[in-house]
Amino acid sequence: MGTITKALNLLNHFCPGRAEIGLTEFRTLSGQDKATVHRHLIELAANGFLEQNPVTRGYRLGPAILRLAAVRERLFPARTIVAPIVERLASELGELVHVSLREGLHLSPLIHHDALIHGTRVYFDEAELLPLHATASGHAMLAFGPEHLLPDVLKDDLPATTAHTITDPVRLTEIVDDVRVCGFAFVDQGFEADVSSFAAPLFGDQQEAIGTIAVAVPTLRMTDDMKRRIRAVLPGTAAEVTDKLGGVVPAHLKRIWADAA
Amino acid sequence: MGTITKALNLLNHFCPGRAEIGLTEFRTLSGQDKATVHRHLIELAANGFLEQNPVTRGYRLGPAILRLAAVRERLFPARTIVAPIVERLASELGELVHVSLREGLHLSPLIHHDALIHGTRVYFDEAELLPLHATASGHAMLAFGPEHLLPDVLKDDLPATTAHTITDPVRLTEIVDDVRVCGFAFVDQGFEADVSSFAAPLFGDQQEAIGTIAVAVPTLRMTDDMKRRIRAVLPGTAAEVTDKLGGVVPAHLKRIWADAA
DNA sequence: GACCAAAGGTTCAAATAATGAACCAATGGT
DNA sequence: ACCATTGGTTCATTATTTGAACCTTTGGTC
Repeated sequence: MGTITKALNLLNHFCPGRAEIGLTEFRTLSGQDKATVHRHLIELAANGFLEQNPVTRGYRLGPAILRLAAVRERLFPARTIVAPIVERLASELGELVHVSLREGLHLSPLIHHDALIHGTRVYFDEAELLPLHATASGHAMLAFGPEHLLPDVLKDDLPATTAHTITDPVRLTEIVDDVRVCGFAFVDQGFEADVSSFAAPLFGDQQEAIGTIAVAVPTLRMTDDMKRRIRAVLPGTAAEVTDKLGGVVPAHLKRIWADAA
Repeated sequence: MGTITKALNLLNHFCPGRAEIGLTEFRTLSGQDKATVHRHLIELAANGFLEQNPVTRGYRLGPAILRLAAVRERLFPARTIVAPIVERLASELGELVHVSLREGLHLSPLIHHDALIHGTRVYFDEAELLPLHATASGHAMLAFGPEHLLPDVLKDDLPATTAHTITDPVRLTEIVDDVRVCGFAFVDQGFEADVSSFAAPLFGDQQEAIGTIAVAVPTLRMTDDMKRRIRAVLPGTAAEVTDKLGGVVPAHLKRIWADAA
């Protein structure tokens, strides 16, 4: 692992509930030597990716990240483009909808929206990377993304986050094959207990999935009727998002989606 | 310069009009060896900070940046908090208002808003780092920020971006001293031609400025009346933003601002 | 207020990872 | 078919990163 990766990984330890991280905590979280961590922190801070709280001496995510995010959004306004579609689908279904983009062997949340009409809600954290093997989005990504993804994911053991998580390589391969045929993915409590999800792939200009759109529903509310409603609208919405992002849905998948409708 | 800094600096070459950068262009922009740049690009891409367009082979800013920005905004919702205040001031004055945070020896735009009621507008680019010596925001930062800032800025030659840019170290020191007395900074066409600005400091919990709020006006519209109007509201707004960010305005500056009103 | 523990931070020889000149491959224009 | 340009790779050399040990500061306790 290169120096750059080690340093950038430090940034991934922030999450809600861990807003500020000290040197010692970073050491335990990253498993690296204190001196190494310290120099990396200093260098990240010098570049504005972190900032140090002078009182607690803890480190926080810095302003450079916001600036770069603004640049990216300006150059490639994915969030802005996708937001209204996600909101529309969320209110149409009354459930949580999220769009994620692939980031290596994970999915990185781009945006999410919850209709907030129910008392129980799916907790969704835009800070958290989604694993490919445990989520509906991940299965959709594996099915329609670059070919090397599935073998890469299977290189390591698949960690289980619930009792339902798929951890068997053979089973995962079967499921992914199935997703290729169906044109969408369904996962029941694979990542979080009591949450079931549907997901469909989003494409770039290369006919390879670059991300996914998903609906996450508390398992209790995932009735047959709800499943039907989601299946009826998800492919069309995925195609719409792909189109708005300047991508192209592969012809064979277009056919699958049309046949299902 | 460490490896991390070299790699992160690659990200700073993106700007409106340069959405995608190829290997060779990166090499010329950064002045580093092609092999070095290439490995850095690969590693940044592996971490989601860049993504490669498979058609053009060019690199774009990646999704990890958006995710981290969402995390930061959630942990420390500066943008969200500041946005309504900036919008209010912008519409009140009918001119462009921006808030920036310090990022090393520069200021990093956090948010800006333009009332858009005039035909001529100040161009403001949230992608661009603002120099401390040439902008009103920078002068406010130098005056009320950490003590080491001014000497650090004066270590290198001060580049001029307009004919009005302050490049003389002695003159800059005088101006900064002056800003300390006034409680705000005024710069006429120091960074961009035909733009004049007022700026006031924003404070963290350590009585040291962490950023600035500024009003940028086309020089033609910067009449005495406009100056009076800005001076009348800027300190109060700066105090409000500081307060909302959980900071404290130093007592002596509070007095200066009160006396001016 | 003296003591202690824990966290932050620094040093320097040893080791590892970064470097860059040269080379290869692919693309596109003439 | 040729050449020019860009993207990408190799491998010996070099310089940067590394980490055990050490120092400093902070905060709590008796």
